[in-house]
Amino acid sequence: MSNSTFDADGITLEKVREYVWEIPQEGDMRTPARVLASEALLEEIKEDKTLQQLKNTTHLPGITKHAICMPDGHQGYGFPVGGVGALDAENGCISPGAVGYDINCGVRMMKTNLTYDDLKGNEQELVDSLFANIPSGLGGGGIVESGVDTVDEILARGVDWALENGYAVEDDLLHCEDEGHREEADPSKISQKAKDRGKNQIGSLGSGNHFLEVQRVTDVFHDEVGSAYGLEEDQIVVLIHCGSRGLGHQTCNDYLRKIEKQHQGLLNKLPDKELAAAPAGSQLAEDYYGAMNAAINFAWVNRQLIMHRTREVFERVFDRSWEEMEMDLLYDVAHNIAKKEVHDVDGEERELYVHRKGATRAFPAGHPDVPEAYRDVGQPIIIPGSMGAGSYVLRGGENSMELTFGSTAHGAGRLMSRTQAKNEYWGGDVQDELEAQDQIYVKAQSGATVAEEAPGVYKDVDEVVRISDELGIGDKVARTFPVCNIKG
DNA sequence: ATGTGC
Repeated sequence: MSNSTFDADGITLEKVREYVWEIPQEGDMRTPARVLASEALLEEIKEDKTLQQLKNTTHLPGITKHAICMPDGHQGYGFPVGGVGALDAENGCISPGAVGYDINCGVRMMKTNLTYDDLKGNEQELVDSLFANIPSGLGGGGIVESGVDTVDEILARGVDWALENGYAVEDDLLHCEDEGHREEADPSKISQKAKDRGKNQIGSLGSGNHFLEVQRVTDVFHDEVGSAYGLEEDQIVVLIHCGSRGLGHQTCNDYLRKIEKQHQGLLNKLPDKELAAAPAGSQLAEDYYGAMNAAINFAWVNRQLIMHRTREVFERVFDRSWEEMEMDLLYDVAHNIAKKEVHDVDGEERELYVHRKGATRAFPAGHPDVPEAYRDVGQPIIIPGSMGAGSYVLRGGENSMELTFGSTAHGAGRLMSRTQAKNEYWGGDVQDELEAQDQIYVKAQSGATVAEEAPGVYKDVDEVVRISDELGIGDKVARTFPVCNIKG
């Protein structure tokens, strides 16, 4: 291996500059592909199909500049998790596999004015109460039990529905990506089957890597931005990570099947059937976009209801109103979405379907889509690490529009499969160790889930965030450490 | 991620 190339078992990456690697265009690739990573992270990324999948995505019509893999990238369905693909919205296409099965899987951070000392001694009561009151695990049971009419309203209006029904305050909408609502949602494009799956899961965490975590802020790296975000050391915050449950999963599946049937021509030209895409301008592209936006609204309501219930739990445990505890939403970011955005491409303004799959929007200071409260410092970005590592708050960096279509990483990224994790770890032992060594209280529906999510199955979130910060796509603002964690 | 295969 020379200084300027990295050999990944048959795929050679050329070093463009520090932390920027390029797979040159060849064969039917329409653009080069880029990986943003240190050599240490590349050593992990090359171990699965991520790089081949990344190359494959450059075959998608309308791919612009290059396909990009974030420092936390790993293999996914067709398109890598941690992938960003900007596809021309007029002449390109839209691909459900490049959005992900869990449409608008995402994360929000709610602040409090409590300190770690206020909470110490109450951890067990708090974790028990959160676990008892917030539905989690596979299958049904949500905070709101409803008919399909309510599902339709949620799909159409997102967090506006929650506001009108007493589950949100105006301020919650103002501190959410897209204000908790995609205008282009079309509930009529979501199948009855998807709605039936969703109707009893409104306000539920789900399983897998989804969780609710009470954390304490351990470091504030940037005074000006930390103060604009209202973050200080020892403060208690709450992180909620979940998505669109069965409704989003069913929607992704429905459209993959439709595309396979109706757009065989395009499919046959792609190197992987899992990249199935609907050509821009086709009826199916419009239908999927309407359905995906509706599922995005559903996921935002899901996180909103869980946050609402969390406020109620804190009120009972700490015997004060949530307003008194200043339990305000810092921000909510989507991890699995596509959005029509206008970007500058070689001096030309172009409308693109920006696919962010396991990637976070990271708009810099001054961008009109950054909420007014944060416009001067940049959009908040929340990057969860494992339940033993804690998380980061970043802000959209100056270089994100040029390097990544305004995106950065979304998490630590898995190191091993769920099956492998269950062979390596025993859930109960992981819980005991976290409590004894780090005073982290974990409560889960299933020990298997704890084993699958053991801290050791994740990459080093510090290293992922370091690369984002060094590249100036998302800058470090604060770090948190877990106190209580509930999961499915 | 997911009424734990597509």
